[in-house]
Amino acid sequence: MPGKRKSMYKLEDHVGHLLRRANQRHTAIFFDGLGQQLTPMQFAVLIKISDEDEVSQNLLGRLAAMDPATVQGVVRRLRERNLITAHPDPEDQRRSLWRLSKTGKKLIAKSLPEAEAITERTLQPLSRKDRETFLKLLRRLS
Amino acid sequence: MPGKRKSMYKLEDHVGHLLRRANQRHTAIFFDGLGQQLTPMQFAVLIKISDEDEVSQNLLGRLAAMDPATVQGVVRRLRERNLITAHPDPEDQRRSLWRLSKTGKKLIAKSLPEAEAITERTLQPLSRKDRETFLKLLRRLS
DNA sequence: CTTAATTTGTTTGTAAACAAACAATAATCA
DNA sequence: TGATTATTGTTTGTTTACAAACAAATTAAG
Repeated sequence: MPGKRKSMYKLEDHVGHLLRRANQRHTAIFFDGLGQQLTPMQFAVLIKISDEDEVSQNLLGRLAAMDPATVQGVVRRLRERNLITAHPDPEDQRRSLWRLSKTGKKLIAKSLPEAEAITERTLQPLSRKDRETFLKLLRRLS
Repeated sequence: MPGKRKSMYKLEDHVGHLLRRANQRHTAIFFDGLGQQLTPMQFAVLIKISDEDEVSQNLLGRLAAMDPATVQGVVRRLRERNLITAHPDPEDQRRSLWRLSKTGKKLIAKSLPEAEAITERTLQPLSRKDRETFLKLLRRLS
């Protein structure tokens, strides 16, 4: 069987392609578990606001590793659903501070167990020991 | 210093977040190296067409792990730049087959060394041995 | 104090990513 | 053959992602 390959570049051996596919798989697992309630980024944003109690848009972006322009959209949709509330910063008129609403707090609390399960399912193909190794290496690339 | 953490869910310890950030980093490296010429997906599509010589939209999606609706846009933009050409399939009137144009072939050939370098730079934080381990484990999650 | 630089956020535009509903053609099977 | 099912591709809509150009407020430097 003659190989039909034209170039020596094998897409499926390259880390970019593999990262993308692993991401795809995780996202699919996430949507399967929490897709009716939240997207991965919406969940991340709510978690981070919950941790900090009150955050500016800018800080939120740094905490969740999102571009300011991306935060815009995510936060707008959460606000439209009354999951977060906005409060002007008295000390800096440029800023608006964000907090979880009561509904937002409830939703996060309710979602946490499933979020843990999603991580578990994502890592399921790996043994306990391999998971540790993988996460340690992955952290170095991020 | 009292911890302010409200939930036990640490975003930065979860595989989803780490995968997303590793992906962000790789994408940034890619844009730095080839951003003037191609996006990561455009590159992947051109590589796959190059491997197969001629592909339908559907096959292309499977080969590059893309949704049919996503292929649409990527292929349209490549076609607008005359990097690929379309040919109706005589045996199946639904299908349109795609090939690299001369310009497309040249662009891919010219980009290959840089694409290898991008992978190298992405994996740079890991030792040779860790790279092997990491890719092996990553492959299992994708 | 006042100009310059920085920080914070907005808006617009382009590119993916995928769900869902749809149309057209091809293949199967009753 | 004729009806059913499957395959292939399109279109629309929502969400994320980021660059770039911009405006407004704050901070630093002279």
